[in-house]
Amino acid sequence: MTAVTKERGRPRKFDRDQVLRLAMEVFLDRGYDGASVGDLTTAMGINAPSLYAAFGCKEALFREALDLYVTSAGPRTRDELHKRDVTAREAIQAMLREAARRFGEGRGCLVVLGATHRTTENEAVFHDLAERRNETQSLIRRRLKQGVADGDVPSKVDISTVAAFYATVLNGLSLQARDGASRKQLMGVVDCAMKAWVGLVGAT
Amino acid sequence: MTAVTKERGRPRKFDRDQVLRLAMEVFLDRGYDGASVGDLTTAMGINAPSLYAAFGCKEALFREALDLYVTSAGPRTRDELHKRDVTAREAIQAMLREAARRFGEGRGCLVVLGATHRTTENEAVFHDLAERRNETQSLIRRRLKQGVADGDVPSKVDISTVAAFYATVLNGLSLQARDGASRKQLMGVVDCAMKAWVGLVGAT
DNA sequence: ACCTTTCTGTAGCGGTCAATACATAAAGTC
DNA sequence: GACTTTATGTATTGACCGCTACAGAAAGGT
Repeated sequence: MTAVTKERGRPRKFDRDQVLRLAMEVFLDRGYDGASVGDLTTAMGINAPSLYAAFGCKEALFREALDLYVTSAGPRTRDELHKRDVTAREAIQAMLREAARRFGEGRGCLVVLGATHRTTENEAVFHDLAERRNETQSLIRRRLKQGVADGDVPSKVDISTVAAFYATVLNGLSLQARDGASRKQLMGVVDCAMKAWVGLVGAT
Repeated sequence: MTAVTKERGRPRKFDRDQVLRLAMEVFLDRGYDGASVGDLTTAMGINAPSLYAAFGCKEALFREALDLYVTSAGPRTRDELHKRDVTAREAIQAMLREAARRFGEGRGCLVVLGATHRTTENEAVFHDLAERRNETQSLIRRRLKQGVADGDVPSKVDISTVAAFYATVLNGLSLQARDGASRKQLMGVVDCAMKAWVGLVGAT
């Protein structure tokens, strides 16, 4: 099927996907503003012109790295929240555990920590990340509503506030991870948050 | 009493405490790395040489701003945790509510968000902030132990994990605030976290 | 009056930032 | 082999970074 179109011109010396992954690691370690193009090119093992030819600019590179993170390296929060064959409680618990499991090596989430302050040069990136965080909280809210529809969440529950609570814990996990918390400790925090469920929502 | 020693040389044109407060605001808005000396001098209404004469360097200015924040502008987490005439539950609740109350205008805590990534130039500041966060969590732990001694916390409770949980919520509040959560919403999150108490520690 | 002390504004230091100009190298096309 | 196309390495660009040299201004001391 897919016709293997012959590449024209001099071929690249590096694997685009591979160096993108390396760039993602740098952004995870230092954030968008803290990662200089010099840091990136060094880690990726290429020179600046190659980076710009392949990715456009620093911001575009970050966007690609962010996409890679969300779709593969980061916690699959969306996937867990979209599962419909479980209760809302089980879905949210799975989401938090997935996050605790992924935030191992003291780095936390790229969406949460990628740009923690709005500056003149990160404007667009900051906005994009804020939107993604907002979307996550919105997804939690919707999953709770689904729970009401499914009958495993009482209809009198204050959905928005409970969603904000679990979003706060989810985001807080990134900060704990950055401060060196182990996977085991993070999992303990998640267990605490889930023990709150009965008091917040009701037994299910 | 205090002999009013006459000041020698040309007097300052600005109030040191007042411009320090303005610098603190800038650091709150942009973080340590994101706040350039240009940003600071503009906000403070002084020129760079005046800043350096009065405060030494950017890092020293940040330390003074941080001190001001911790002792006056920020949430009085330490004070609330040191209160001994209340139960551990009441102390921790008061701490979280104080934080929710202070994190109004979408800025969060300077200790939590002042430097979220270690870089070459923020090394010392980052370490200092991490130590303060660690100290806060340690204080929560100690307050829980005090609760055990006072008899309002069962001795079988996993103190460290519960402390990590409430520290996670405390830190998470800063992220929610930065993303625009209102005081009311933050207070709702705190209420959720406190509803977990019974499940985590036991009724008191 | 004159000196010393301290602060002020201007102007600029070397360094790093993100991004590029340019010449060359390596591939396919004809 | 000549030509086109694309990638490469070197070497810069102008802007901004934290910070400071310098000269003049404004106070007290004598």
